[in-house]
Amino acid sequence: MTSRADDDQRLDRETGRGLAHELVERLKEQILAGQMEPGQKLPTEASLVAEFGVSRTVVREAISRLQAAGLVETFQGRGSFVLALPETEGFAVGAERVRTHRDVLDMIDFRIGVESEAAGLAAERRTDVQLKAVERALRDLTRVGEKPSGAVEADFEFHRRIALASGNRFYADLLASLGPMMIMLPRTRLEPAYTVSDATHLTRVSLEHENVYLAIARGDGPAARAAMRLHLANSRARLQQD
Amino acid sequence: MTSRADDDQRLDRETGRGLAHELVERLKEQILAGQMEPGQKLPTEASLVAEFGVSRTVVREAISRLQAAGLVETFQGRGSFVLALPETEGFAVGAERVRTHRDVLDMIDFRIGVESEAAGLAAERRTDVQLKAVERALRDLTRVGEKPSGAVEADFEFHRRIALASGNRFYADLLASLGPMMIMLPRTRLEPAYTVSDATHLTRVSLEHENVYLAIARGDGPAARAAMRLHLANSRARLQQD
DNA sequence: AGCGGGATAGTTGTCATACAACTTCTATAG
DNA sequence: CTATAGAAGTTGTATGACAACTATCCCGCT
Repeated sequence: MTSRADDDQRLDRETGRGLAHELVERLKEQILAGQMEPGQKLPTEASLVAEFGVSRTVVREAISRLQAAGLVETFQGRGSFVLALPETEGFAVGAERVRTHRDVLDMIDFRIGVESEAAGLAAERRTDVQLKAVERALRDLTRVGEKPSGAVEADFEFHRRIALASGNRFYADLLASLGPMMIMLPRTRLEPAYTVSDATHLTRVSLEHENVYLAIARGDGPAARAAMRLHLANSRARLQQD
Repeated sequence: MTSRADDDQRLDRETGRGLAHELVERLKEQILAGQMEPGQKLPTEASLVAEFGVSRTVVREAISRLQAAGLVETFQGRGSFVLALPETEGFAVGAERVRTHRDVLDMIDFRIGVESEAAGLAAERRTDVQLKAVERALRDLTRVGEKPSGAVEADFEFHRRIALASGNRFYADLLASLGPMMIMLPRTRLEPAYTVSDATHLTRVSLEHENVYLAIARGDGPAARAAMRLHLANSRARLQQD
């Protein structure tokens, strides 16, 4: 059973465009045709070598180009995984380039810098009207506990209101340009025991949000910075657990 | 003569993202910076191997990704050639209209949040190559003491290198999209006894920059955050004194 | 001199092998 | 049952070799 009928997959050199280019086309076709679900693991390089009858050099170049195209992500020692397709679900923001696992973690590190300072400024300079808006967003956020749909938007609205309360249009503009996708979860290795149904986990997050609000409400800048940093650092840890 | 002067081009493995990826960044930087005219021939693979001290495997993967990105085109037996240069994307932070006095102060508050965290991450995650780049920018910055022209660019370059050293592309992209005008001084009420010729003032600023660099060099994240925050807060105070 | 033609060197494309670095699984000792 | 060490699997990099293609130059011929 070593190989007889598998060989119809073999690539030959007659294309003129290069073997790697042809292999890219084959794999891209499979991915875009939906035959490979996002998060699913690609065959190992050795398997592709055997399947298509080319050298590992060609396979590696092909995968490298798929990475550059944002279709797969590769982890040393684990393998390559299919990413989500350029999804067009209302997230009409220029920053839909947050796809890979690393991007998600980097985005949270980015938000730590931006949002903790914004929260601090909000605590120190907010108006009462702005505080009311933050409070309202927090209420909406806690209310959507069981409904997963809309949770991302509510979460984003809470953070956006805080940026607005900073009174600094640069923080507000930046968060607006990021949009709700900044909350986005990693596409690869999703669901494993990270469902929102975990009650303990949910009350934790709620408390983190409330701590941020309370610090802003009483005008405590340092506490607001710390609370926001803690909230995002915890979020990062929750995503990184693997 | 194993080590010559060219070796400051060498890549090392500490990036966490792969040698090929790093080489892509270097080449892309050169191309997008306009240092390579469209139609111009890229160095041969052998040259790149010698110049960057990596294997041909890495060089080929890097060039392959540049092809996928549409930046170069290669012909067997002839070489790779630079194509056109499209795309200028970034964050939609309206940095073009930073004119009023308040805008300038807000911009510094914004940079406090962004850059202090970027400096902290840089201290914790920098590679030696990235540190070298920061050091070089600092040297260039201190050297332009008497020449006012180019001082803004040198200052910006120093801050930009730190953002790059954070290893987080969001910080790097944001600073790049802000551009050198983020250093910009208030249009109104400038000159009054606040010229750069003030020697005391100049050594103060130099010391602030050096403190940031030293903290990053020794890997002290909290100190780097504090040093950057201090530097920007002092800058804010220097501008606000009126 | 001018022209053709082929040798020759230079460049990219592919293959094969080996080892390093990292991850996952498994089995063994406690 | 846990924890630790070890083995096995997978990707990252280096190296050498040869094939395929291109550009150039030299040499003999007309």
